[in-house]
Amino acid sequence: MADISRIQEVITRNNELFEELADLYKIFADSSRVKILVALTQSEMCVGEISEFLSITQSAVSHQLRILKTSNLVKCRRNGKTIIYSLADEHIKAIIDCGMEHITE
Amino acid sequence: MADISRIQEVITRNNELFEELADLYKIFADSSRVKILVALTQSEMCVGEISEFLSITQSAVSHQLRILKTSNLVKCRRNGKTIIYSLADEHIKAIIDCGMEHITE
DNA sequence: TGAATATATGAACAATTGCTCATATATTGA
DNA sequence: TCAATATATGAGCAATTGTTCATATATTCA
Repeated sequence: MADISRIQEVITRNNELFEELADLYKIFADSSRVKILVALTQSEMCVGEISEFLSITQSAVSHQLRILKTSNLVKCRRNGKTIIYSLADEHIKAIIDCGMEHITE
Repeated sequence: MADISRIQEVITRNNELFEELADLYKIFADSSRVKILVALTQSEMCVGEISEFLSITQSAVSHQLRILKTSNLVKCRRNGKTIIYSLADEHIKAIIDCGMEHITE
C-alpha cells in the first residue's frame, strides 16, 4: 500500500506542469493536426501540399499550422511564393510513435 | 527531396489509424484526466481519494473515470463500498513520460 | 430493514474548438 | 505596375466538452 497523501501532494505541487502536459496533448488531439505532423515526420511540405491530402480547405490548414507553430511543434521558411513547413524538433516523432504503439498493440 | 505524393497516399490510406491516434491523445488532453492518470501510475486509488486532490466534485471525477474506463486506460474493482481504480496497462506511463520529456526539455 | 456512505448517471450550461467564407497580405513575373 | 498565385487572418457558427446539480444505485452495518 503506497502513501496516497504523498502522491496527492506531489500532484498538487506540480499542478502547472500537468496543465502544460494536457495542453501539449491537446495539440495532438485533432486528426488533421496529427496527419500534418505525421506527414512532416517524412518530409517538409508547403501548405498547398498538405491541403491536398487533407479534405479541408487551405484556410483550415493555415489555421492548424498556426496552432502548431505557436506551440513550437513546427517551423517554417519562405521559398518564393510558397511557405515550407517542417517539424521543429525530434520529440514530436517520439510522441507519435509512443501513441501509435498503444493503438497497434 | 522526398516523394510527397507517396507520403500523402500513405496518410490517406491509413486515415482511420490517425483518427484513432487523435482520439487517444484526446483522452490525455484534459488536465483532470492527466492528473488522475499520473496519480494512478504511482498507486491504485478510490474515487474519494482522487476527488480529494483535484479541485472538482466527486461527480466530475466519476464522469472522467468513466471516460478513462471506456477507453480502456483504467480498470476498477469493488472493495466494499469503495471502488478502486488502477491503470489498465503499461503503455500509459510510457505516453505520459514521453510527453513529459518534451515539456521539461 | 433502514440510515449512512460511496459511486454512477443524466440533464443543463458555459466555454472551447475546428471549420468555412470572405478578405487581407506577400511574392513573382509579364 | 498589375494580374496571378500562395498563404494568413478574422468573424461567425455548429459541434464537442468538462463541469455542476440533482438524483439514482449499491454496499455496509446497526
